[in-house]
Amino acid sequence: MFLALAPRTENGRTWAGTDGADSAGVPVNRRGGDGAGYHLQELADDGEPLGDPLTIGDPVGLLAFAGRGARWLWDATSQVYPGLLRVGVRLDRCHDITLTERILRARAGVFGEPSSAAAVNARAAGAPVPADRDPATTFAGRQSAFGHPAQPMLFDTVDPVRDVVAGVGDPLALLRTALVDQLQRAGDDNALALLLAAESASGLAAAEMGHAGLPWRADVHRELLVQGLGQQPAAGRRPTRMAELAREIDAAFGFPVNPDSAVDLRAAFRRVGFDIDTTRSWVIKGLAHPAVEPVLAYKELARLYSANGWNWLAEWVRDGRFRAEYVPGGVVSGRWATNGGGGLQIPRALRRAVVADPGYALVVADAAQLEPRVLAAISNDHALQRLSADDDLYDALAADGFGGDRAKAKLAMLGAMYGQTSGEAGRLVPTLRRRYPAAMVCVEGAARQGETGQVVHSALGRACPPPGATFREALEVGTSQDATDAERRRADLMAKDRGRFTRNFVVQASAADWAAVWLSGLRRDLAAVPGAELVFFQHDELIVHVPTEQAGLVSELTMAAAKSARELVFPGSAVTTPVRPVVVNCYADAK
DNA sequence: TCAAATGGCGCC
DNA sequence: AAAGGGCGCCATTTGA
Repeated sequence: MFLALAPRTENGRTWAGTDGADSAGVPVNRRGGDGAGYHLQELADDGEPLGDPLTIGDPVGLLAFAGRGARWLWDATSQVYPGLLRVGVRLDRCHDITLTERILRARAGVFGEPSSAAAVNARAAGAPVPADRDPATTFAGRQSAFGHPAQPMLFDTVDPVRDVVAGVGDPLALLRTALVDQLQRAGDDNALALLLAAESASGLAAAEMGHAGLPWRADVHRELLVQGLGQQPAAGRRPTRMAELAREIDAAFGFPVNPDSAVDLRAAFRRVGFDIDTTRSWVIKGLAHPAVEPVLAYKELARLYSANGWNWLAEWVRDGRFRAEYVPGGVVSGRWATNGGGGLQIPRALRRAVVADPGYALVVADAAQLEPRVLAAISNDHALQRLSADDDLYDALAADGFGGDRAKAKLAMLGAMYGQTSGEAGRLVPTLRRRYPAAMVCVEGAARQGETGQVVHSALGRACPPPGATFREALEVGTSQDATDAERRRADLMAKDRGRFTRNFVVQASAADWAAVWLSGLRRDLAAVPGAELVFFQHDELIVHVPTEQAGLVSELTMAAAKSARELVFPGSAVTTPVRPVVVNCYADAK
């Protein structure tokens, strides 16, 4: 059974009234939700209405409908659910039309187009497709530096055609027909059904994690900043330690250099005899010059200062929590992205600041070496699957064919998955091919498909984007009889480039499949653990904030969910995808 | 003068 | 030691 849920709308807008007004002075609330009121209707599994539509004024009233194994149906979790969470309404399951549509459209070769219920209906009717209201797709980017986040684009005029197409006045019908359309297109593909269920569940988890926030000790963070950078500078000034290093750099070169400018820095090194064409740290590290040390130190501090300095703290940490806006499926491979705050790039150095509340612990669980294990599964490489029984797959790999050299084994495996052909990794390819032929056929086959302009899919059927017009044209020109050498080279480069992408896609996207199923399963199980909250998820790692006495139980649940994910995503495979949870007070102590 | 591109680097 | 996949974000540079 489905419970179709639509925020009440006015003039085609999500009605809310409390979050401000758009340029026309009409109240808007891009989250939908609180205070708004909802239309609600029960639907059978095939989308047939089971009763008359209802109107619910108080969202808490929705709870009366929950808990019957029903699945909520709505346009976009990111629009509806945060408002519900703010008034204390948590729901178990949903079907998110927008997230589902993205996956289905991708499988049809279409990316980046509107995916709302309105869009689904408009397409089915051959009518103009309205823009998404979902910020995730209309979001045009953020203002730089220390400004406020850019606002998503909002409708600022009433468009009668769009509003009719959008079914304003009968939003439930819109959801119902979109659902029926999607169910029909999804067919009876079990893997796809699992992917779609996990994607919608990820939407719920993402909203909940955004709501909960990651415990963040601003005082600890500030201490770390002062320790590394010195005192917080006045606006427009460098922190003490960075200013000192800048002076050291000038002195080492013997002339003034702006280390914030790559152009300036490269020119400086050239002037003192080093013909570099990039100022990347690893290049500079190899130079013998007194400026090297202060430059490297400066770069590191500058990164900390600009990415996670005092400004970041002021903008993103409130009430002891860091709240990122998570975007499930925000990456083509199905990985999550975040809007703002760099939520998936928290530097290791700052993990000291992630501390459980008093009486609570953090259960930090990560899937060890997920990607090579996933490769073993999708390629059905029995030799590699056997190695996956080892807790440390790279150790096993090293013992199996790399003379016990773990670093070498890891390099070879990563090179195989990323398409590295040169250097040490390239030289190790023959060893891999000899010992793990099926795995290598898998990644090399995926690469070849990419090179020839085809698409590839994840284990559960997430599709990679088809090549763009530039690629197709370059390939056509470069492979024609009368192509110039330059045209041939260009075509070859673009093909190789896309080959590396598709090669990696099959592994990364299948790992994302696994992780989404893992996360969804754990989220479901955590509902039975009082006080346990998912607070962080980063590709193959998650954190649960939990009352200390429940930490052991939650650890078990993370492992059980991993086992279940392995069985669901790679049924019948001998691969193992172990998770090793650690109970800590502070994130920095997890590794 | 402003927006887009680039260089660089953090995370996986 | 060398530089291969996916991102987001910042400051600087470029170019319209």
